[in-house]
Amino acid sequence: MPLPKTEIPGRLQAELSARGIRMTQQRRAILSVIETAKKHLDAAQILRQAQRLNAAVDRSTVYRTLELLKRHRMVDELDLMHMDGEGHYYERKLGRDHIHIACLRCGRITEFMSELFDSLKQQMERECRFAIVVARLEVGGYCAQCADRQLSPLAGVNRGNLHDT
Amino acid sequence: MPLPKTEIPGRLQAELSARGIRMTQQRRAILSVIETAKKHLDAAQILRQAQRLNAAVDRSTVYRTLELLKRHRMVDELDLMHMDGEGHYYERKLGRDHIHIACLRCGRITEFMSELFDSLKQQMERECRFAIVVARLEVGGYCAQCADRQLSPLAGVNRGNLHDT
DNA sequence: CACCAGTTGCGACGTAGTCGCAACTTCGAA
DNA sequence: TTCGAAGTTGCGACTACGTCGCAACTGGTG
Repeated sequence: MPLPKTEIPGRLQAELSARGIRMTQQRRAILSVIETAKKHLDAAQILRQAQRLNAAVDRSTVYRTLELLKRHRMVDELDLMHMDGEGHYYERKLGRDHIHIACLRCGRITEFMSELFDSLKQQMERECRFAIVVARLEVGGYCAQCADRQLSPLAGVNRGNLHDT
Repeated sequence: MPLPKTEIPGRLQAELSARGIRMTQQRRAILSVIETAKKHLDAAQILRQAQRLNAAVDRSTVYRTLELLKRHRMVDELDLMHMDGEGHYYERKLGRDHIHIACLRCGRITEFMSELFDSLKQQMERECRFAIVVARLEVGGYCAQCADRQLSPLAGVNRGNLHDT
């Protein structure tokens, strides 16, 4: 559901090189992980997978590379409604922005694109005289399957809160 | 710019009581801070201000109370594009959802409401058969004043990154 | 093929948030 | 009005995520 679609392997590397950014063994490993990811990965997962390609990759290199990619708008940083801790997830930025819809019960992430979203961004640029660089729309709630089984909408936000009051 | 507008003091407390939730001195202090806030506050700021009302308030009580309010959908949790660290900001949830537009240069937050946003949410509910509980749209970019003075759009994302490559 | 700006690993650090537990408080019922 | 159970709190230790300074290393250009 998340990613590649129309991605050519090595594309990320090529884009960075084209911008005059030095390519290292470590970066190659990290970029390759991000490019071939089949789901949204957090920094720790990217680290672990990159180390399988190049054992020397360090935690701080992953964070520094993610910073670099964010600055160049080549990845988007997501929270996915903080369904699992406070960390961030990363995904290759390709073409049109999309919305992340997260089921608070089963954790499934659905990606959604909409003309309305594009129009809304245009409206903000126009009416607020604002130059949008990144727009992140995240939605939490219950998917069709989970909504049926849902007892009380108050239970289980962020998964697993039984006690209340 | 952010908050009160149509808020009656003590309303938050009344709403919690109405839901059968026990009211303590500490909670009263925290709720009062949130209700009367004139800007978006993070947990540390809420703690400091609440302690001025009741010195006994503890950090973990603030976090626990924020959890409670989130569960009951009485506050929204914001990231404000992580312009200043990784923490979260909180605001009283009132009526219609709004969008947070953050200038990456001057840090100003603008709140924006739009019919299109409402329609977009309806579209997601319909087309994805999804019951939306919370929707958070955050936008980063440059406000009119800052866009003029902007040298390179690459410089200064998250404020203050000079070195690149 | 040498040079040097840029990058890395390391380790120490900072900050946001969580948790278990014993003591305390709230509030409804008697 | 008092009592007691359920719920809440403070404390302190802890985890997770991310950052930073510095010395060593390396990519790619002249």
